[in-house]
Amino acid sequence: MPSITATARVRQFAPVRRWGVNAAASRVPGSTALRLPVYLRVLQGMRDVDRVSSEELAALCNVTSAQLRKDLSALGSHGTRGVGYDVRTLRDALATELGLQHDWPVVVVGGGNLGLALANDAGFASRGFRVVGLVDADMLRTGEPVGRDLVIQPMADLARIVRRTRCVIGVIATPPAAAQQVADELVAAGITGILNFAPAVLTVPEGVAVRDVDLGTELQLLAFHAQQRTNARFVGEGSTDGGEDA
Amino acid sequence: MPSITATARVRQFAPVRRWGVNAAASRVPGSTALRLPVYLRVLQGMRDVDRVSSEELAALCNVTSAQLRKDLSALGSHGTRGVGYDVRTLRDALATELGLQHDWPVVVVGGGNLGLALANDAGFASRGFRVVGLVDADMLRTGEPVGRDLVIQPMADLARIVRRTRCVIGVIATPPAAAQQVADELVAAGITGILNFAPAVLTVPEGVAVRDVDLGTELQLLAFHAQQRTNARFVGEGSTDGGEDA
DNA sequence: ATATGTGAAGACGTTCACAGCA
DNA sequence: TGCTGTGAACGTCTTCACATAT
Repeated sequence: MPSITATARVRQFAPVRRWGVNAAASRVPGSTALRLPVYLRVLQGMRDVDRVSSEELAALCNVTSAQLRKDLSALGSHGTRGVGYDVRTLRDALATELGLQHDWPVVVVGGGNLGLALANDAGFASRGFRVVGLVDADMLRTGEPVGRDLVIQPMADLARIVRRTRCVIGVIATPPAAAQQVADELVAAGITGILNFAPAVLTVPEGVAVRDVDLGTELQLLAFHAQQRTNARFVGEGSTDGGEDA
Repeated sequence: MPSITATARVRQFAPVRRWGVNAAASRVPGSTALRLPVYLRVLQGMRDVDRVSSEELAALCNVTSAQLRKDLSALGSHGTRGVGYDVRTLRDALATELGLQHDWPVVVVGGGNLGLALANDAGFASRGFRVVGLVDADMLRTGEPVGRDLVIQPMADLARIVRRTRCVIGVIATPPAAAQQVADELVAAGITGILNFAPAVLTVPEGVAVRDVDLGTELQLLAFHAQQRTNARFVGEGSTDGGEDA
């Protein structure tokens, strides 16, 4: 049961599916797409192995082998019956499907703790994503150096940066109150995908993808689960033991 | 040599559903639970308003009114037909459902950039989550002060901290290689919910919830979307214009 | 009159089980 | 024989449309 999403404010666009990947021409179902990065990551971690069965790979990814096979078959037949999958071939196919042959420039909005952390160490540089700009609304911070070769730039430069670098992915790491306006500016500048760390519901035009990452939400979901679990202990039929059941 | 054999982390637990909320006694469907934090957040942001219709609230949350009503009805009848929902009542009902009447202690493992950022500013303190411990594997850092009233503690103290504070939620902010072992230790200590920032697939016993938050994954999904979008422009039937459609 | 709450229908996602290929 | 690839069965989630309550 994957995924989380959200958004809104008076809806001025049509039906709006948040992550209705299939907006146009993808043969890959949305739910499958959500798992591809995991498969790729696991495959990248496999060294000294050149073949894997769906059973083995599925175990490493915590999915069923049937699901893995169905997911992979959506990208074409990259396996060999009776044998399994060639690790390198599969890895390449996944990387291609995800569009990772080339690097993706990314622009970050918000120079707070999170924004800075992202622009520096995080998994950005690691996997083909390059931060090409870091902007902040606080004029006083313009010019402040960040990491190796970045400098905080004013919001006014946002559109210019996006256009010059042909960047299509933006990260919002601002306070929630500013998030919607930033999203609007990113979209206006040509961004088609937004990674939103602000705890706010964003409304964007059809065709723009938004991935929400909110700590508060995640913790609340865990709290919910913990509470359910506790309740279950006093409700469940036959309070046999403290075990987990299978 | 083929196959994974020796490498594989043979799964020792049963089927394992990643976020099978309904493990035991919840009347709330899993997909609904995922949206509750959003509803709550939006309601908390509503001031100077004491009534709201499903239509209005749904627009603010970017869901359909039908979905909102169905979701809310899973928690009982908190609305009034012909009128709408009382904001305060609904807010309280949601907070109760999510288990937010009381604070939740949280333990953080990993004192890197992310771990420190989390322990300090992030949305933790804000919404009823209190960091009661921050442990790190690097012994040299033991004792290092963090924020107001935290100090980095050694891994060996993890179980003690969890038990003393009756903490059931843990955060993993370690390098991926250490994640599984940390998860095992957390589970052994009594944790039932894990927020995992490490790009690794965790295997946990049935009944323990894991929420993965991985930057790389999110960016890859956005890249995938961007690529699909680009492809669509050259594939879509009748390349009429560059617009988004309604 | 108006907006909630909910069965029923439909869309979507997962699992099963086996046909097909190496 | 062994494992992939996939139609068909099954289950879950969403949407529809209206009965129901104020």
